[in-house]
Amino acid sequence: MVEKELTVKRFIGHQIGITANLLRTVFTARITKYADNISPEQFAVLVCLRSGDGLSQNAIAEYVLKDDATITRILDSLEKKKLAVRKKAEHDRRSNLAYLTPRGRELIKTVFPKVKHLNERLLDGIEEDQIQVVFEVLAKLRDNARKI
Amino acid sequence: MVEKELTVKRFIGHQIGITANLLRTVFTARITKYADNISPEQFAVLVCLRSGDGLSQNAIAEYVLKDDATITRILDSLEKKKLAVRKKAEHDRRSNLAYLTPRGRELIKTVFPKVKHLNERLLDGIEEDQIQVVFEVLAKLRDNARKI
DNA sequence: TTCTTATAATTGCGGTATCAAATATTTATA
DNA sequence: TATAAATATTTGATACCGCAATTATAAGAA
Repeated sequence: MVEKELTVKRFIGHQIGITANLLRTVFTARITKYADNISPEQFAVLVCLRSGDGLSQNAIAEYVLKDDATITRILDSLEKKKLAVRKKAEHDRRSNLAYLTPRGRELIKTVFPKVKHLNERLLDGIEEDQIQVVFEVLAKLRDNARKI
Repeated sequence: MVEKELTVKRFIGHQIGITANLLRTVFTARITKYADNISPEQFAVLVCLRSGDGLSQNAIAEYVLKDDATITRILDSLEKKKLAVRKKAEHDRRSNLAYLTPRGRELIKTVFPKVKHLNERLLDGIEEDQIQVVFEVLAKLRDNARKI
């Protein structure tokens, strides 16, 4: 009898990591090229600016669960593409508030449905309750990770 | 009644991406510092070299589901740390075969149990059948992604 | 056997990730 | 008020990602 070997493939972190890379690649292939070269991360930031009220960078970071430094660089890219702008906050001059430009708002409007559609195709053939389990487990994993 | 807004948080790619980042960070905090600074990716490559027979770089790439170029660089790091070596294959001089060094084998022996333990702690409080669902859904997502 | 095509690995490019250190500005304390 | 501690952002370091183009070698076709 062959004993089931314990390989790296049985580690949850590895499985999630390679899946994340692949999904990022698909986004690039299907969305990026047709939308000002925006990455999924840039897209996520644009989406959370939609409310239009101006978000500080650390608010964005908290929302998309990324490092402040990462947001700095993503916002650099978005400003270079004229999709978003930073304005110094009057009440606290340490802080920047970020806004969509009209161009950014326009881009979101056309790209969002495509991303939604891509998301649906990725979930094709997966039951709704399975997806629910995945979302719960991912949240629990992050929870555990933060406690370790 | 407040309509449920469709935000980036409802996209599976985003959820998986941020979880992957966080798990990578935990690995770094708990393993990397005590093990020659190996990243989870470097660890994965070391593990797949354990059989000892010598694997070509594209075989490694296929196994860990990463780009050939990525394997080149990971192997560069591992060689620099003297954890693995490349030897030109005699039967095909385009190809390199990679092997663990004794140092690499030793490191795997001490680190593997720690990674296993970390994995178990991450899965704490998650039911076995839920984990099963996650593994299946991740595989299905990759499958869908490759078809899109 | 020469020419062409395929394959294995590498390198450059642009992007993302975190951490740690530096800068600027606020807020709290002595 | 002067000093100290906290906060927001930036920058540098280092690592990872995939794609596309390049180099070296091998295999197949004419």
